Amino acid sequence: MAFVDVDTLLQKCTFQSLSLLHIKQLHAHLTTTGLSRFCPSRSKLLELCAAAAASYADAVLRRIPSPDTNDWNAVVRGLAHSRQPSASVTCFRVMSRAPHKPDALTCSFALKACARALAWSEATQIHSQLIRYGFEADFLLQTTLLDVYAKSGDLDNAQQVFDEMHQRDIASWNALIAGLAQGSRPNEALELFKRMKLEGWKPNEVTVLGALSACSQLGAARDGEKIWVYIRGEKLDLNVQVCNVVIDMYAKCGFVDKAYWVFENMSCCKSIVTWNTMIMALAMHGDGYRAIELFEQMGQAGVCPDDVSYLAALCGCNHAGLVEDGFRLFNSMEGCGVRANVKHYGSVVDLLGRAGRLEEAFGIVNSMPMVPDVVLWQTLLGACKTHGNVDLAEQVSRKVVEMGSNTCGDFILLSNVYAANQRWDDVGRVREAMKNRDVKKIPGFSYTEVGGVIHTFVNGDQNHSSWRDIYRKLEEVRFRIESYGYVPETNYVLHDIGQEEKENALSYHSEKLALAFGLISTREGSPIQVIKNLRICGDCHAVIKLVSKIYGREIIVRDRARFHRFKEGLCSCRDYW
DNA sequence: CTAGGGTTAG
Repeated sequence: MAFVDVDTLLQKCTFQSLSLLHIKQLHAHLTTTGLSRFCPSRSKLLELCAAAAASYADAVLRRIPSPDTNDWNAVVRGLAHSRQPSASVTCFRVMSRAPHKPDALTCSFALKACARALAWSEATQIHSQLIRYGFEADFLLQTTLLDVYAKSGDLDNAQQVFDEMHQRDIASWNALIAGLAQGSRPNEALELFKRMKLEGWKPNEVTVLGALSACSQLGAARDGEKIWVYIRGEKLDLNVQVCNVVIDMYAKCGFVDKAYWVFENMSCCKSIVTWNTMIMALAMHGDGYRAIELFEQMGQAGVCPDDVSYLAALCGCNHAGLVEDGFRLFNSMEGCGVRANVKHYGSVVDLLGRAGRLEEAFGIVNSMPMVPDVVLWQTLLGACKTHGNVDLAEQVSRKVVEMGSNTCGDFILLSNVYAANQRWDDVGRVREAMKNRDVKKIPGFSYTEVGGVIHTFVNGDQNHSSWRDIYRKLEEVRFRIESYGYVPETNYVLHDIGQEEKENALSYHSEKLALAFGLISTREGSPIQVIKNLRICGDCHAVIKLVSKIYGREIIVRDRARFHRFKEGLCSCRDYW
């Protein structure tokens, strides 16, 4: 065998580039050249073994006469990257009892493993261990720790670690900003981002990823726009990931055209995520045709669609009611080497169900190769409600309850199906069941931004400082839309109360309050944006259509699933949603 | 006494 510098060669290997066979060959080679003496390759070999097969790493480690901290570290690190990251923590524990104690790096690797495994309690154990070892002042370790806490859902502890740090750098800030954004605390993420800038830090590409993700969730267009200006000034848009979140941010703030502009004018190469983000953006805005078009362009550009691309395109078909296109797309997946997952199934079931093809939808659910999840059954239940199919609704809601759903919405759907068929006894039965089961009701809320301030409303809310003006405005709206033939659609209200009370319950839905506030506090003729955490209600949809016409306003509503753009009495969803 | 640590999109 010709001379090769094994050390140099091995340093270049990644976990993915080596098979177990390769590793064994290297092992054999190293054994002949002497594994007992330390060389960088020994660590690398251990690490690669650990990443590929824990038992093999164990065997190699055993063959080393007296493994030192470096050797152990290599194994802990390798295991952290393996398919079983929890094995890394186990190894860390074994090492704690071995002659060579863990050092700061060992803790770091083991904590990374916890982050991958979302192992909160293991992380807390390592946390107390590292205090015992005296590494608590190591700020790199603190950043890792902060990140693990955030990723495993313990944002309070993440925040605390951050607060107690005596030294921070940009990565520490980034870790917490990203953590808060990904942990559904986008307000706090944005606040921290602003504080960071006040304290004189210069955001880098990682920072803006977290901050923009927060803007997307909030629909905070102004903040998002400012960050985009900063990004361009600092040329951070040379980074694809940054461009991708900008596209996503604009789309989720309602500006699909700006999203498309960024997509078209990128100064770096598009990745598959870029395409998927843009297809999803068009889908969310109900532009199914353009979503499909972009999906096809993507293929022509030589980018092979993956499961997310298909999901995005399917979603576009869903929101636009393109039943045939969606069905065709779904059926073409396999031929393109992409296996449908439960979300794809959910999507076609939704597509067929809403088009009234309930039998076909049910057939797919019953023949799909994986277990349908609750969401899928809920989708089908929604379709049953839309098309008033009582028999199927009963079957499906039984499934939903069996799967442990305890949300108000599912009961209401079934109750509505009965109500639509005047089966009041059954309506009462469902209501009894709701009382007995202590069902969870997800509180609905809506918000709108006026002059850079977010105003939030819940149903029947009287907490806003201008609530009297808001309610007065709603009276006026009511009066004016009635002359256009508006009749309240009270079957969206579940409670067994009188017609007038039902109308009142509807009248003060959070999205109507936000809309009325928008009407009284923004310039006439300017657009109004409303964001709602749940799906928009049918009555509100009808009201907002009329308002857009009578008041000459463009009203953009982002609900849980998509955008509704109301203009001149029509909605971009064409009443299909 | 080798080299090895933290933050990153759909």
